[in-house]
Amino acid sequence: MLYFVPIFIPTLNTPMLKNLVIVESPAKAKTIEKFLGKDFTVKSSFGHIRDLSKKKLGIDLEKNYKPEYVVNSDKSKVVDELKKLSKDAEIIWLASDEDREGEAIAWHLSEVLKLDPKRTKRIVFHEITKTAIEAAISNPRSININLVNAQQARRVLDRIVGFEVSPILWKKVKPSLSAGRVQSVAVRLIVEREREIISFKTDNFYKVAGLFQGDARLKAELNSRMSTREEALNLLEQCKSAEFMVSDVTKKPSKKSPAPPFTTSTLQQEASRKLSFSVGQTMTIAQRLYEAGHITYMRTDSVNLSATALDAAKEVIVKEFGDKYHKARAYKTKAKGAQEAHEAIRPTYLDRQKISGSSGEQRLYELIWKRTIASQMSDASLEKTTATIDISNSKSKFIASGEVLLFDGFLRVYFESSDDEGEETTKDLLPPLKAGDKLDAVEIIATERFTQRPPRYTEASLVKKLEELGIGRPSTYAPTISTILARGYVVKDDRDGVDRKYQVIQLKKGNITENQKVEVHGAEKSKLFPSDIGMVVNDFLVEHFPKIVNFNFTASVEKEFDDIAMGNMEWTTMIDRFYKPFHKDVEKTLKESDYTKGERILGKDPKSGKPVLVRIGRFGPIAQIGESEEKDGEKPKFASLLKGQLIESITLEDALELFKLPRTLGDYEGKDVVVGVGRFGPYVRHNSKFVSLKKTDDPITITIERAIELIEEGRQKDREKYIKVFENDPDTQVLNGRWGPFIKHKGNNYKIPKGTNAHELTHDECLKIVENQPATNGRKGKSAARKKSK
DNA sequence: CAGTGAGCGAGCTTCCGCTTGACTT
Repeated sequence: MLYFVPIFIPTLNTPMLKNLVIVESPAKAKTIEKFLGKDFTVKSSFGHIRDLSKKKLGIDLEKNYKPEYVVNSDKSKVVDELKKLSKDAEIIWLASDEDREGEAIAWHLSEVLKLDPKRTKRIVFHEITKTAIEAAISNPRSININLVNAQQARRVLDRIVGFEVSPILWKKVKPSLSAGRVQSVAVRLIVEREREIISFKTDNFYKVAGLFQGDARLKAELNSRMSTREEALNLLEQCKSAEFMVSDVTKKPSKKSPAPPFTTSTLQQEASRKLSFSVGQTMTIAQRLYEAGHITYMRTDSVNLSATALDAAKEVIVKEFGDKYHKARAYKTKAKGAQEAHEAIRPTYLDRQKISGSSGEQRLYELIWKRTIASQMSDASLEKTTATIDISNSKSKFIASGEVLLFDGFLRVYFESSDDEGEETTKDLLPPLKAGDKLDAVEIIATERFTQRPPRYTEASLVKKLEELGIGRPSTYAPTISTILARGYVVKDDRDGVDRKYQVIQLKKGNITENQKVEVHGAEKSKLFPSDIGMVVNDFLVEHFPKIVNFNFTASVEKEFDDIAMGNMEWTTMIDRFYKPFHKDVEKTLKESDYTKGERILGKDPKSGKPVLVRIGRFGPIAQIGESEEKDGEKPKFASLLKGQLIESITLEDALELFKLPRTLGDYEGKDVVVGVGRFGPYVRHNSKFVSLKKTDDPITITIERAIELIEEGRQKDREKYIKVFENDPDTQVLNGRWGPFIKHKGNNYKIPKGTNAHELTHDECLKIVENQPATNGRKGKSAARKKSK
């Protein structure tokens, strides 16, 4: 008998790996590796490693909605590496976030890497500290498949909505449009807000304020508004002969408490209000701070601070401001659908009040530091004083109010801004007063005021609203805004204010005088406006898919995802119940709805008597005189709408103005100066050269002087366009572009390496750069450009 | 910088959530 003795040959080329830990982010991997020691290798999956196919629906409707997952090409490298490492590892620790998406990442990893369940452990930790990670390691569990299924339901539902509704828009409205559970609601909010603004009727009223003299001077406001000018005049008339007496003085203590630490959405809001950052800017800067190790993770909906952070905050506050400024506080996350996988956004080291970096990084960091520290500080305490001043011959009363800050508390470092556009009334200390004091009226002024229309959304206030509705996630707020801007549903724009007259009635020394004053009102900066296409698409969706664009749709499906996560429902059952009626709506809409142009008839053209209408044309919104089907043999006339004009709200007069373009302004250097509106907006044409009008110019009202200014500006730019041309090689040039100098060679563009002076480039150096660099497309490579932007 | 959806027509576009670079005319 022969015995085979097994021989173990140690694999020399691949040293046995004891522990492989996989997390989502490389920055997180780096910090964790430090805590775990040499027996642990920590790698990152860079988020999800696979997804439904980009091109196809990727869901088998015949096989009970079976998802067809693919590893994206930009993830194959990561996946290959993890595969290799996991083969050699004794134990694989899946340490992605504890929420739905994190669980799915762990599951996809175990599927794709074909992990052996016996060697695979699922762990979660809530903060990145040695103790928390060690605790997690000693409490492993297995993958929670119910939670994974809730994620699959979420993913499949979003794919079905997006990929079945978008193509309807391509057919019925315009190619390349899109619809989705999140973006379509975001657009709806903006469209509906604009309609509220369009239909808003301003009301006027009179606010009455008095300046009184007792032992000292004080200001007071009338306790009621006067609704008409007559009423205001009457009151002032009465005040002429009235006596004023303090009837009551009340002092009341009050408190102010700090706001909770930052989440993604509150950081975006405050950075927008205090630093004027866009939502995208805030996230890019926060990402850099995170990668540099300055702050905790920036995509979170949690307001929780770790125990170590609380200790550190206390230490800083006590040291900097003293004991009585510290108050330990725990905050609860109230956002709908919050998943609390992370901490709030806070400085990693709270004893660092400032960091080095770009000015944006420094300012954002400081904001985060202040907010975090303030959240662990004492209340501010105030004393509010209210004095009532009676008018002897009227029931109305004047109210004077003042405020004293008794203890500043958290206000010492931070106060939260608000979105309110209304005028802030700063309250000061009142002079000493007591009931029975007689006062003289120095002057009493009634000022005409106006009711405020609802405000337009900023990027940040839209995020706030979406979060309140439970729509979208911290990782998607910024991309959602980019999407609705990219589709052209929404534009971010400024508006100049317009002059508004208002009446001021003054009573002084027994005389009543009346003045008219002018104020600028309605100016807007970086606000979100709906476009015509945004409004048309919104109306189309509201009509045919009311359920999808309902503000509560996400909240109601979230409930069902929770049921799935609890194991109370099969995910495919939930999807089936949604899909069956939804798909019927899809087919019905495809069959029955018309091509949508958003047409609106404004009236009749006084010259020809033909109807004037506005609608969406092939190249954007247009005004049209006459019917498209030529009854009298005459073709209709067309004119593009100007920026800021909406099909919804344009007047007949404004539309008729458009037909006056293009118009000749006059003569310059013996050639006509013509203003018109073309493919790229309003322009001035002179000597067959085109110059675009600036944002503040209006083609309807522009003067010849201004037009000449623009022509000269254009010439100046042309002169600066060419940095270098080479006599014997017309194919190679150094040009000045939007992003600085670049090399143009045979229709392609090439970047100039950093640190190179473009003005000193020789012909040979240019060709060298061209050779060593892949061409970025010039104007020809349209398809290549599209592919690159994925 | 013109045109203003059926003058012929292939093939393309699109979702939401996780994550970082690569790269922008």
